[in-house]
Amino acid sequence: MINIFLEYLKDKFPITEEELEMLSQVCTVKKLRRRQYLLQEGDVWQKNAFVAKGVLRTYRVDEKGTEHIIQFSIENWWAGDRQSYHSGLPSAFNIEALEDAEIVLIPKADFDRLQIEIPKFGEFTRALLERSFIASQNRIHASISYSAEEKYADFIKTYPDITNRIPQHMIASYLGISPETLSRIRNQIAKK
Amino acid sequence: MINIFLEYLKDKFPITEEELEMLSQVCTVKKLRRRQYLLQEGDVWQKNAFVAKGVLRTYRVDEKGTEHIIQFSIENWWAGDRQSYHSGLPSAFNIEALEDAEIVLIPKADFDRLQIEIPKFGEFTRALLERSFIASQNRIHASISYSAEEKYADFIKTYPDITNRIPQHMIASYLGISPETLSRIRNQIAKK
DNA sequence: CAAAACTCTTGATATTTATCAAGAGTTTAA
DNA sequence: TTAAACTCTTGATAAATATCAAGAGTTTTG
Repeated sequence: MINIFLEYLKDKFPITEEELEMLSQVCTVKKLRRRQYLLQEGDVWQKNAFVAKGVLRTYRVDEKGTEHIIQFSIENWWAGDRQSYHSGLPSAFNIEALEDAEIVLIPKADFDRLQIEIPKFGEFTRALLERSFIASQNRIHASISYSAEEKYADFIKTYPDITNRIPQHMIASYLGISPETLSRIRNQIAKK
Repeated sequence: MINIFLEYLKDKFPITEEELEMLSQVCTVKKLRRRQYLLQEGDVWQKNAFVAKGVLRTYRVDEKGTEHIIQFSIENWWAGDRQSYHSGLPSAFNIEALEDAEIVLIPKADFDRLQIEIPKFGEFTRALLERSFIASQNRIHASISYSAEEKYADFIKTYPDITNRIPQHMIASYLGISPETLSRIRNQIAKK
């Protein structure tokens, strides 16, 4: 599984064999069965997690007990809680495997150090962060601008690879609409 | 105005006089009258903008002509369009002054170079990006989880300094609710 | 300073979306 | 392999929110 991660890195930016070795030495692999948790609310998140296989969801539970999905993560994506990572405070999130998954983990201390020791790696993670931010800005735009139907259309267009791997009611949760409403929207679309 | 920016930097991370000089040499100041634009849809954004004075709003216009406010920026905040900045493509955003404003501008080429030449500056802008991302995650959470009333309560709690400086209907636009609904929400809150 | 533009409110009504409830089909797991 | 859990759909109804329209203050600007 670590090889998948190393291939990913090689594909993303120029990196020497020696640097790959430095990175692989700090990696560990965590296997998750469906419905197992990578992070649970209240725990502090102090690592970086690369999804080599499987699907994860990151969600919060509100006072009424309703779950709200903040993010899905599939192969070649990252997962985690940046807020807890940087603040050292307990996380408000849960990260759960929706399929059996294999995750490459790098402890915070090693990750932060290697970003300096391997400048290209530091640049890469920064570019990743830039893109994550842009994606979240786009999601905000969709969220304040679109109707429920438009939000769903935008989702399946933006994340076609995720759409078919997760239950429909979780897409509804991600979009902030009720599962019944999403079901009816799909019904309407099908009729056209 | 450049001094305000330099004071801001000194306050945020350790920086030498020489480094401050390097930065100040690439800064220019742009004065904006109320309702003037810093960026207009279709233009390419290739700079960094620090708000020394005033309030800006960043918004998009949808097909129906409705404006949706993506962000407000007040003193000591940054404004811009990261998507256009990194892609070199025309921006979909407009950035407009809501009060007379003074903006410190740094061209992309200089900014990117100085991040490397002044490592602490690079670290600082990265931390800034991390915090922006976390803030946008929180906004997404509010957007998919809260009722209109809760969104408004969250906004005035999170951004008390902005609340009183901008028209109410623009807060509604930022939250993705209609101005009439916000007016009624405030009316209800006042009755309690 | 007077007209125009902007801002907020309020009422009436329409539309969108949520909630509650039940049932059918699937998948999961003891 | 069968009961339990999960998933999706559909109907009835309720609640939240948007839209349209008008009017009263306020601010801006020529």
